[in-house]
This record gives sequence, C-alpha cells and structure tokens, in this order.
Amino acid sequence: MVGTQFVSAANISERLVQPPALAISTVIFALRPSEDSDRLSLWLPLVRRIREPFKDQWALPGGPLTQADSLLDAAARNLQDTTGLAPSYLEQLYAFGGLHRSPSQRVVSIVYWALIASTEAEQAQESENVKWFRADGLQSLAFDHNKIVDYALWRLRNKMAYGSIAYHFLGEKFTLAQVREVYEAVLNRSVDPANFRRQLKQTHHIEPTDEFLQGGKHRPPRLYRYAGDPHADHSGDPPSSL
Amino acid sequence: MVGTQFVSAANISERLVQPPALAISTVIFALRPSEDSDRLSLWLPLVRRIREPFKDQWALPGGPLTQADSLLDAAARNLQDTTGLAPSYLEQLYAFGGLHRSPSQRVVSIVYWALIASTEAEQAQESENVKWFRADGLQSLAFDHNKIVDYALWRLRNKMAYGSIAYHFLGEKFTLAQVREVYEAVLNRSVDPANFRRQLKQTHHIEPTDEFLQGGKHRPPRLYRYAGDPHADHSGDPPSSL
DNA sequence: TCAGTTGTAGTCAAAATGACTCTAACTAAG
DNA sequence: CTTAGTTAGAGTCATTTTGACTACAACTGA
Repeated sequence: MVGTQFVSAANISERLVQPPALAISTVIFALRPSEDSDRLSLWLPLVRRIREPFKDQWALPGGPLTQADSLLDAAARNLQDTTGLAPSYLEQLYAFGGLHRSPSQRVVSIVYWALIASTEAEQAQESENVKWFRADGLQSLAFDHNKIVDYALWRLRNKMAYGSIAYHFLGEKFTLAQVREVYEAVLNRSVDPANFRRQLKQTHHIEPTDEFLQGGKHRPPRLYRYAGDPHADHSGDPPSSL
Repeated sequence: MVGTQFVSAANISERLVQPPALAISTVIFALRPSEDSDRLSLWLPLVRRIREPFKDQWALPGGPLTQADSLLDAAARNLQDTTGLAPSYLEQLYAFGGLHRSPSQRVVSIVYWALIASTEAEQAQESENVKWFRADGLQSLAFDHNKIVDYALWRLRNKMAYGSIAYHFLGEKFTLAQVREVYEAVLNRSVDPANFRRQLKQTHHIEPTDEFLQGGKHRPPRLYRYAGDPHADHSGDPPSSL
C-alpha cells in the first residue's frame, strides 16, 4: 500500500530517500546419509561470495528481486540457477529487514525455503563456488544467514511435527520406512515403526500402491503414494499467489 | 543478500531498473461485542484512501517503509499512527509481491498482524477516515487487501488452536471465562467450560492471582495472569529481530 | 534349510479428550 | 431472611489416542 494519510510530516523527507534494496534468498534442504550417524541428516547448498561484502564467505543462494518475477517466481528461478533443480516444495519463510544486515546498504531480504527429494539432490552439482553443508553445526556465514538457517530449521521441524511436508523429501512412490527415516532425520529422534505406521494411515495422506520395493535383504515393503491435497502442504502460504 | 555469481547475464539489465516499492501494512484484530450474536466477534480498523489508486475505498493501514525503521518498528509506528495504541502482539504475516497488486507501480508489501486488548480497543478513536469493521463478511477493499485479511484470519485461527496468543486480546488479569470467550469468538464455536479449564491449567501458561472479579450476578471468578514466556507467542517470528 | 532382517498386524496400559454431574458462592427478587 | 437464578470450579466416566511392546510374515544370503 502506498501512501496513506497516516504518514506524518516528519516522515515526508525520509520517503524521498532511495528505498531499501530488495533481495530474494532461499534455504534449500535435502536429506543425505551422513558418515558419522546411521540416520539421514539435513544438508543445504551454499554459495561462495565473489565480491564484497563478505567476499569468499559462504552464503545462502540469492539475488536481487527482478521486476519481471513475482516473489515465488524469483525464488524458483534462483533455485534453478543454483542447483539446476525444481523444488518439490517452495514456501515463503520470512522477510528480514533489519537496518544493519548488510554493512554497505540497507537490504530487505525475502527468504524462501525449499525441500528437495533425495533422488534429485544427488544430481545437484557441486563446484568451486557451490557446496553442500550439513544444516546443523554450520560454520559462520555471510550476513545474518546463520540466523536465517536456524529459523528455517525451526520452521521445518515445527511443520514436520504435524504437517504433510515429509513427502517432499521423497519421490513419487516410497515405503513407510522411508517416510519414517525422514521424520527421524528432521526431528532427530527415533520413532517406533509400528506406531508411526498406524498414525500415518489414519491421516489419509497416503494411499497404497500395488507395488513392492524389491532388492532389500528382507520382506519387500509396499510402496505408497502421496494422496493428500498437494496444496495442503503449502498451507503456510496464502491461498493464491499474491 | 546482494549479488551472487548466480545472476545470469540476462538479468544484469533488469538489475539496473528501479527496484519495486516497499510498503508496510498491518492487519489489526480486536474483539468486540457484536449486536446480532451473544459471542464476541473480530473487528479490524481500516482507513479510507485519500488518493488514487482506489481513492475513497477502504484499505489496511500502512505506508512506505522508511529508511530509519526496521520492519517491525515500521509496523509498530504505523499502528501507532492509526489507532494511537501499542499492540500487545505484533508479528510478521507475509510478504506480498505479486506483479499486479497495484495498478500503477510494482509494490511489495510486508504485512504484519496485531492483536489489541479489548480494553484498549475501546479507546481507539474512529474518524471520518478510520473505521472499525467486522473481520468476516468484509466489503470489497482496495488492492488485494481482502485476500490479505482472509489470510490473516486463517493464521489467527490456526495459531489460536494451539498457541498462547489468546491472552493478547485480554488485559493483564483475566478470568478463565474471558479466555474461553476469546477462543469461542475466534474459532466461532462453543467450548465446554470445564474441559477448557482443565486444558488451560495443564499448559502452565497461566497462574492464579489472589484476586477475584467482583460485581457479577454470580460467584466471583478468580483472576489469572499470563505466566508463559512472552516471547513464546511470537514463535512465528525468528528468535531475534532481524 | 536356516539365520538375519525388516514389514506389518495386534495387544495392552497409560494418557488425553469430550460429555456430563454436582456443589460452591455470589446477586437479586420477594 | 429466604430463595431462585447464575456462573465458578471440581470431579466422574466412557471413549479415543498414544507409546511400548509382542508376534508373525516374507524376503535375502549363507
């Protein structure tokens, strides 16, 4: 909303100053096996800054908001540029607008967070300036990005506790054990397989297929498919794209 | 985050274009008795636009983001300008950045939502250009503000269902029945007093005082005080103000 | 054929929930 | 002063949900 009668006279001069820069960043989560633990763990891709400020430090992928893109489109495009992948889940996280986030100029960052299926994440190419890091115990990042990642982690765990976003870490078909592994990795605690199965089934978010996953050293588990409303997951977003 | 190596050459020219305008708006909720129902109902203040676009239509209070304020400060200041009151609850709602929200120029609005205690809300002065409206069944508003209000309502009801924000509609001391009335008004269904009491007590968000509310036509109810972490309510916000 | 492993159903006690009853403590009417 | 009306607040009880656990099914690999 631009200009209402509630702008006091004292603010008039400030309004004429150049507005803050607008940027879009994305926290991209994927699950990967970790060396030390038998559980999956959360990873995210970071990019190395090639200019000041914070030159050579790692930062969240992002860039300025272009005139041609809506906020969501801008985030999706940026994710494409970084990992070459389309996210199965992309939702607005928060708008960060503290006065001193960037030493040079005032920057307001609208941050999105994304989930990537493990199968896709494997293809995500690393390079000199793009690397995957474990989401917990992250080194010091550029700007306020450590806090942003922490907040994204908090939101992810919160939403996982009673949402249906876990499926976005997986492919189209999956076993119940795989869903359970996602929960265990994100919430970082073990979950009883039998009870978890019972609870998943009564949410009606999944439906069984006729297929079974072969090749394990054990009884082949049935494959399931996500049956919930695909938009129900994005329920942190407003109904339509605004 | 400004500029990463992931900005393609095609985007360079766009970066030089003037950035979108940045605005702050606030959805302010208060509970008031309604004429038709015996329940409280949700109201919010709107302002009449005094210039194009949408001249003379009602809109959410808001204004441009000034250089001197953080996002939260800007929202708080705006709320002060509109109602003359400090909110007991103020949290970021969403950043709206669709391409065609405003007919003239591209505007990205960072919207906050606030809760006002009933006692305070009574003092909020109305004027020719500021009026309170019932939150449900709202008339057509300027810009995309109807959708914003709907989304704020959704978030409020969601958070009420298992949060501790109800207390922000009340004063420092309150009876359990008053808390129940807040729930009934927001969730729009009746709640069993005895069960509600039992559940409230085991959350440990409240503590009893030695005082009782006198003057009713019945046994005086005990007054309680909010004892939870005041920041726990703002748990939709990141830990510190960024 | 057997040991190892995981999938899947089921059992059972504990905890949480929803509908309900009962008494306490006040005001207002008579 | 007494009584009817009202809400506060404790308590009961059947149902549902949860967590811990058991048992059997169905595969692989030796």
